[in-house]
Formats: sequence, C-alpha cells, structure tokens
Amino acid sequence: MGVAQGRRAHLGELERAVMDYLWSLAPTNTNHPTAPTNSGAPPGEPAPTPPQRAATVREVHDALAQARDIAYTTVMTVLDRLAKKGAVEQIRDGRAYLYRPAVTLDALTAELMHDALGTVDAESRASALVRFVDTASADDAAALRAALAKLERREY
Amino acid sequence: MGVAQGRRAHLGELERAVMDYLWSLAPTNTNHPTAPTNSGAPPGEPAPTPPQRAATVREVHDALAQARDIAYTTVMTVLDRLAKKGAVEQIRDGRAYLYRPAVTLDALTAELMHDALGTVDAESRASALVRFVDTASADDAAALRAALAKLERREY
DNA sequence: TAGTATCTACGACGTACTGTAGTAATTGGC
DNA sequence: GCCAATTACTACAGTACGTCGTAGATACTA
Repeated sequence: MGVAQGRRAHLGELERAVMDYLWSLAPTNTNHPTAPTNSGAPPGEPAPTPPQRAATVREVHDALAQARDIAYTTVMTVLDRLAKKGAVEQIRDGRAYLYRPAVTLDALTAELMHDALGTVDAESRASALVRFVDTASADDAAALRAALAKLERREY
Repeated sequence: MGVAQGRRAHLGELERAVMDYLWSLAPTNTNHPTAPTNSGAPPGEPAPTPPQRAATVREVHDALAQARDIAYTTVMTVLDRLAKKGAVEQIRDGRAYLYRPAVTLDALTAELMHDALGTVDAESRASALVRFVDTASADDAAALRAALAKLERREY
C-alpha cells in the first residue's frame, strides 16, 4: 500500500491534474461499469498485460497546455516526481519515457480516506464514521450501502 | 464547513498532537457513547453552553512536554496557528488565553474523508467507495453498516 | 555529415506550510 | 515600582510543489 512503493498518497494540484489525464486514458476504475476498454488500440494486437495506454511527456503536456500555460519541462518534472512517489510507472521507449498510472484512482482515493480515518483511535472510529455518513450526499450514502452489500455477498 | 471558518482541514503532526490533547479534555465525540462528561468541573456551577474544558498554553505545553522536548513558545505558536485555521477557539481569560477545540474529532475526520472523496467525479465515486469498503477492516465495515442503518432510521 | 529538433537529466528558485524557538512588550500582582 | 507569567512578533530551517532553464545525449533530415 501507500501509493505503491509506500509513500504518501497526497498529491499536489498539478500532480493530480497529470494523474487525472493519465487515468482518462486508461481503465483504472476496475470496479466501474463504464470503464473504457482499449478499443482505440491498434487492431490485431492482443491487449497487453494491463490494458492501459501509457503516455509520453509531450502528450501529457499538450493535453494540459490546452487548459493552462505550462512549460514542457514542468510536466516532465512532475511526471518524474510522480514516478519517485510511485504514483506512475516509467516505461523506457527508445529515447523517451512512457508514463502510466501505477495506482488506480479508486485505490488512491480509498487510501486517502483510510489515511484520514487512520488518524483516529479505534474507539472513536465508529463515531467518526457516523459523522462521515451523516454528512455524505444521498448518492454517496447509497453507493456506500451498495458497496457494503457487495462486500457482504462476497464474504462467506 | 472547512474546519469551521473554511480553511484546509489538514493538520501537521504537532498541530494534531495539540488537538488530540484538547480533544482528550472535552467530549468532542458527540456520537461516541463513552465521551467523557464534565465530571471534573467545579460543582455547583451549571454546565456552560458546550461542556468542554478549555486549556491554557501552559497546560498544553506541560502535557506535550511529557512526551517530547518542546518549548513553551512553540506550543503557543501552534495554538495560535490553529486558531487562525479555525481549528480551535481562543477565549480571553484575563491576561491569558484559553483554548478549546472549535471542531470535533469526528467532524474533522469526516471532512478529511470527504475531501478525499471529493476529488473524484460523481461517476467514479461509487467505485472509489467500493474500493474503500473493500480495504476497510472488519470493524470499520461494521461501523459503517451501523452508521448507515442509524442514518436510515433517522430519515423519514 | 552538419544542423536541427527532441528528450532526459539536473539544478534552481519562489511560495506555502510546519516545526521550532528567541526576544520584546505587556500586564497583573505584591 | 519590580517581577514573573503571558502574549505578540519575528525568524529560520526543512519539505513539498509549481515552475523552468540549461546542458547533454539522440535521432532525424537536408
């Protein structure tokens, strides 16, 4: 756990934007029904181990540059830091690197939530969770119920 | 929301230690069955608005100093920053200040959890929550179920 | 092959947040 | 009026992040 290699799960604003772009390319939400398949992949090739598309620095930069004014090297630095944090995987591709998320959005989010919950003693967990569901949206509460039901079904 | 006055919920390690001490003095876990009452308060006086004991810088310092080597002014600075963040309430008491948590541990924890969850789009919330409950301890999962049941009972 | 476009590798710098604490100023009590 | 406790201010170091520039290696091209 811990963003793969055991570091902090927290990401900065730009780091997160980069991850969001990478996640948008790959089906990281393994539990999500609408997770995109690799239908855009070149045909004839069997899907590689994880069906996730990796991106170059240039691609990420071009994507982010549409929304904000940002230097190529800035994106490179961030991608590098994300790799050091274990949040992305760096894949050598000739002269260049390809980047692919090493954690799913789901996992990162869950980890962040557990980090928050983990700061309270076991005895107080219950009341913190009561507060959490109390302040959750109806949709989130419903999603939680469904998730718990699914968990229960799986446990025998 | 937002740690009372709308700031970031995140606290540093020392800031958190200080809050933990303040919380240990007061029944902040309004949902917790074992929350301490103000039985240590001077008798004869009706419990003031919130039955929470406030502490002086000296008291907090003395408490923390048992576990770590720390200067009085350091504690003062931290308490001051916590006040600016809206995490504690500063109460004038003659020449000195009294400090009392302005947020409960439950609320802060729930807020932190919602902050984490809030970084994902509505469509992906569900799968993030599935992941969250999947990776939760049995106790936490049970507490979540209980919390949801309680919520359901209250909603009509 | 010389020139140009790419990339990565490194190092830098500014800001914000935190931990840490000293010193000055203030104030209440003796 | 003087002393001890307290607050107010200021400061500084470390870390995380956003932000890039420059140098050096590589690859493509005319």
